[in-house]
Amino acid sequence: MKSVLIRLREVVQQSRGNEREIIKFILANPQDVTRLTIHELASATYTSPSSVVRFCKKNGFQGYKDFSKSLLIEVSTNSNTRIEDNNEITKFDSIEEIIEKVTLKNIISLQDTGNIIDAQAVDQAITLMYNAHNICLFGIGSSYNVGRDFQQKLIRLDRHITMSEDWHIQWLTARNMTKGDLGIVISYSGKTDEMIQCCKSMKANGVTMVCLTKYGTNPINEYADVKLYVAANESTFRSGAMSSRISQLNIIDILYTGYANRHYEQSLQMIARTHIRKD
Amino acid sequence: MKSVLIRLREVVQQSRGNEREIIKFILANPQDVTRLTIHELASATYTSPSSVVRFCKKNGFQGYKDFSKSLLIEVSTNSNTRIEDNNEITKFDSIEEIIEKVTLKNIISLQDTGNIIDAQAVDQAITLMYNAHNICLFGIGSSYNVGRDFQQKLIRLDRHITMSEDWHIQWLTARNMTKGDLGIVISYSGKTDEMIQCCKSMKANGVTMVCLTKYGTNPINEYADVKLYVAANESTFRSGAMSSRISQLNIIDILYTGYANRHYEQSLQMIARTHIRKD
DNA sequence: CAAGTTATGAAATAAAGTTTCATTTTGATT
DNA sequence: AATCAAAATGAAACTTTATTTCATAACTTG
Repeated sequence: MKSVLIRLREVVQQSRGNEREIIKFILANPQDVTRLTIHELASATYTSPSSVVRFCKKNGFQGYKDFSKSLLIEVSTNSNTRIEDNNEITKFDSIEEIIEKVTLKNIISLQDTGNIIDAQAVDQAITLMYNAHNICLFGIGSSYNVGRDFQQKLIRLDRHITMSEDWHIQWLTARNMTKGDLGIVISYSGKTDEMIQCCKSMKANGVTMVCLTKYGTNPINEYADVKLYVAANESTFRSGAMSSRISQLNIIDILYTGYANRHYEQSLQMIARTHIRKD
Repeated sequence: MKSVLIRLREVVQQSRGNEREIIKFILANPQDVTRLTIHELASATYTSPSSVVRFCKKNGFQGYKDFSKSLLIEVSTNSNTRIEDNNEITKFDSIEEIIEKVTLKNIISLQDTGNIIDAQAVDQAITLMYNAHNICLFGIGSSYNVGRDFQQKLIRLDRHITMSEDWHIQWLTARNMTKGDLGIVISYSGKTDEMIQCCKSMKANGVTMVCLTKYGTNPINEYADVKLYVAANESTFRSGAMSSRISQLNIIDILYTGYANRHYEQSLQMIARTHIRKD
């Protein structure tokens, strides 16, 4: 069946009397009409329920209910086809808009990250993790939180990796690492001074490195043997929210899953044993 | 709150008796249900109109009419007809497939969470944060990481909130809180014993509480004055990855953004002053 | 200006949705 | 097992909404 509103727009010309008034009212306020009862619509158009029913039947609906439903479907599907563009949060945004915009931003960030991940790099990173003697994580600020998440996940697989909250201890760790160890450096910008220092120390010791930074060349990924990327998503200056850490966590999920999958049966057992969620 | 079916998909687990039968029927035949009267739905589910109305009201609708309309809108906009993600990770998955599946799972989790967020609850939570004397965060495991992220964000706005890594200190904090303070409890399951203890202590002291748990009724959100939810997304047993924390972070972003937006100009200044990203 | 035709709304009726309340079921406690 | 309180349930009353009926008003046309 053709669109309700288009049909009405066509017949409004040749309609007469109060049927015409009803149609005109519906065309002018389609959204509102979906909320009216037949009596309300009747009085809104200065007509009667009978006239409204007659109008419905004359125009191919079974009755008012049927008409009302069709209109609701149409109105709701049309309003849904609005294009998302203006993304940045402004001072005029309502909570509803903030929810919508923030969530969308995070989703886009995940999609973008999913699109730039290099499967081969992930594979290499996992292999390095398997073969490493010790694995040490490096990161400060929100990247520390991401590293911590990774650490907690790997404990479930009985793979203990080192990460300290105190950057000086991280640096100390880096200086004590040796060939056969693996350093995983997390830094969104890829140019955090503290992390660069850690990289230098590891390099000096011949330590293999994996880094997780934003896409593009940066000081930190120059040092890395395997480079992992999240989509660049700055711009969030105003909102202050940072989609980057969500994308970083997505990569952590991927690394973890890939790692566990290498020894599937064994991992399943381990996970089962530690599957006491308390958080 | 938006999506009807997603909400139902989540509450079906903890629903009992004939409410459960009703929900199951709706989930199985959403399209058909839009055409049924309350009496028809009642007999289709071997229940009564009263039970159907009760189900509607219990789940946030004004009544059957309201429910029926919401369902119709949803079914007609097809927003729910995305491909069901029964693509659990298997031992045969390649890295490419893992990347795809994990990312998709996280995106879906964000979408679902976006659909169930109650803007009013977010608004209330922000108001409570503004008016609170001290704000204390509670969470362990991966929820601790989320809390920490929140804490770090708020420091940018010069709003210092308390959170300890050690649960005993968290509990001590809870017991020392007083009326005028705000407790924010993060627990995906909503039934972490440690967090329940903290809630009890806060309750005893007349402390206002906001909780962030998975959707549905649980011990922790019984205590809370404002309840925030992330989409339930268990099942990840095999992959071990937990989309929940990503959705939790999404809500943190929303809270933070909403909070900052209340005093837009002032927040902008603050953010500018602390916008030295080192991570 | 009548006779027929059409349009209209008040009121009756029917249908759908909601509430009330007595009864049953469930679950905890003794 | 017996008891009781609380929760769940459905029959039926009630309310609201939609539809039909029908008397009347308002046109049309010869």
